Amino acid sequence: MAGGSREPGRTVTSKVLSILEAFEKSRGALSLTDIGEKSGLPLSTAHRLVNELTDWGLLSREPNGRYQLGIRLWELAQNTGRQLRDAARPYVQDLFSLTGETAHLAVRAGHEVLYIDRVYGSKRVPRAGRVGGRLPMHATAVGKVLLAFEEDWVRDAYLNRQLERHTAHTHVDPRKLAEELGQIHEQGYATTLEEVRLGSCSIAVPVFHTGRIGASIGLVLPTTQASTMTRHLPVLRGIAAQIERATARIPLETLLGSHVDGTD
Amino acid sequence: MAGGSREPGRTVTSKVLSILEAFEKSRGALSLTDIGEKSGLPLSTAHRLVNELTDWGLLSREPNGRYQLGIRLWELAQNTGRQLRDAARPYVQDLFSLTGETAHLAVRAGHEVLYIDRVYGSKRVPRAGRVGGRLPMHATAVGKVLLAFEEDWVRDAYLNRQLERHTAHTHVDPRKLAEELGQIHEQGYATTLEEVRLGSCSIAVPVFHTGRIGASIGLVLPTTQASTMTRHLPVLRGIAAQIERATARIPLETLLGSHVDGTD
DNA sequence: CATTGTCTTCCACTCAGTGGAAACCAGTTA
DNA sequence: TAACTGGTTTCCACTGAGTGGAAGACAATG
Repeated sequence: MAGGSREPGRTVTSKVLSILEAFEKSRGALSLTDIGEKSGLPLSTAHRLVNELTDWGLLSREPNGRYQLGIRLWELAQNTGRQLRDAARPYVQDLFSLTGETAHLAVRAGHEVLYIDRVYGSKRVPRAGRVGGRLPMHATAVGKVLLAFEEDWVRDAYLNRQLERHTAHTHVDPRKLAEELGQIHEQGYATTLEEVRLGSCSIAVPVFHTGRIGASIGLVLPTTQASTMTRHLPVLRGIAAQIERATARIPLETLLGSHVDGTD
Repeated sequence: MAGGSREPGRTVTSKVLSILEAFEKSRGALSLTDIGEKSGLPLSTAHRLVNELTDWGLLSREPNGRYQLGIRLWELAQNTGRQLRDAARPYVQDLFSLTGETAHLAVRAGHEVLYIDRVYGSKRVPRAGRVGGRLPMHATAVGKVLLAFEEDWVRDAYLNRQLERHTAHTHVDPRKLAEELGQIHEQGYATTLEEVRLGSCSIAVPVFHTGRIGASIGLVLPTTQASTMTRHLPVLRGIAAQIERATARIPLETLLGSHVDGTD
């Protein structure tokens, strides 16, 4: 080894992945050196791999020499979870059309909410989780729904963790949160009020699949509408029912792969 | 070679990619053996790589043992071409809202049209290119637009190739097509009539960026509306202008990476 | 024309990756 | 119950793909 930071046991695959992951750590294009740093790879190694990835189209190189994730990667990934996205998309779309508010489709991924789809127009854009993005479950309406209707052990495991605070309004007391989740379970919907970002609130309902909670749809609105939020409930429930019907024939595991990974 | 199918010179990266690509060749989940076949890898090699990919979440395993592309892959890919997609999405959305018809955003990828985004409701769904999917340029309205406003050498190279026929109405005569493209260039929009699939027609306009053609937006309608298609032109042009404005400040190459690869 | 920060190429070493073969598992049939 | 079948998993000795330090090639910058 002799000063050699050879770090054995590292597979090529892991190196390739760490290169792709480097692009999550910062917005925009990266120089080779950036990639080397963020991925923890020696420059020459990074260079070789990056070149190969570029050949395959997984990365693309800009005229200025910097690298970007390539369109090929995006294409490959479009085959992921198509079932749920394709089946639900038109209904999420309808949800937006009917309410005029930013509409979301989300599932649980481990301890976080993963946004699968989102529909919004050019007018009303309260900041909200972006597609492919993750947010903590306890601060979002979709997250609370996903948690409230999840099996006990999942919910308990979640409450046992440190609950991150986003704004002054985020509910981080495990006891109170547990109580709130119980209530959500009963009333069949969840709301938040400036718990992840000031100025916006949200409301969400569950989407079931074969009896279990499968996904959640929700709306994000400016805080000014918080008091009248519940008027959207009938639409939300109607759309949820339609999505349930549309996905009923698709086996659960086919919908998204087993995104619902263990408790850690 | 002597029976040894060791096939040297094959990099690990290429093997990993060929595994991911295996999922493009067929819908749905694959067994290990399937993957081995489609990727041309020996079973044991496939097994090891697939396992590692699964650990990383790029693949996921269903209870029945079959494999699927994992949600992690999709997440990674969401960072691709975000600029264009995020910037344009609300306007494509508006396009749908204003017309009530299936709306598309597409770019050129080599010799094909690549669909970047698509907005449609649950009612009117004439079959149309899916997001992440590709179609030949000469059979779609967005494709014709992208071709008509592209630089000469790109257009010429395209016309020199064998033009695939999809329906009886597909225009496959290079001469006539060249003429049609000229006309499209003049009038500023393109249409198709059952050229890719019976029962649907389409209309599209260009979206420019720094003077060059960058993308195209279009609508797909049932053939019954073919005669009145052009009434959507004002809206299409208006939306195109808005997208141009919204993306103007973003450097071209940042928009999608250099998806516009060479002529082969 | 030094200086600094990148990117690219080289190359001898070696361990991660390899893949044939054999064991292991259901189901299914005789 | 045993033999068969189609797929999955484990083993392990061999070796060349992958490695990364170092040196060379480029820009920009002062």
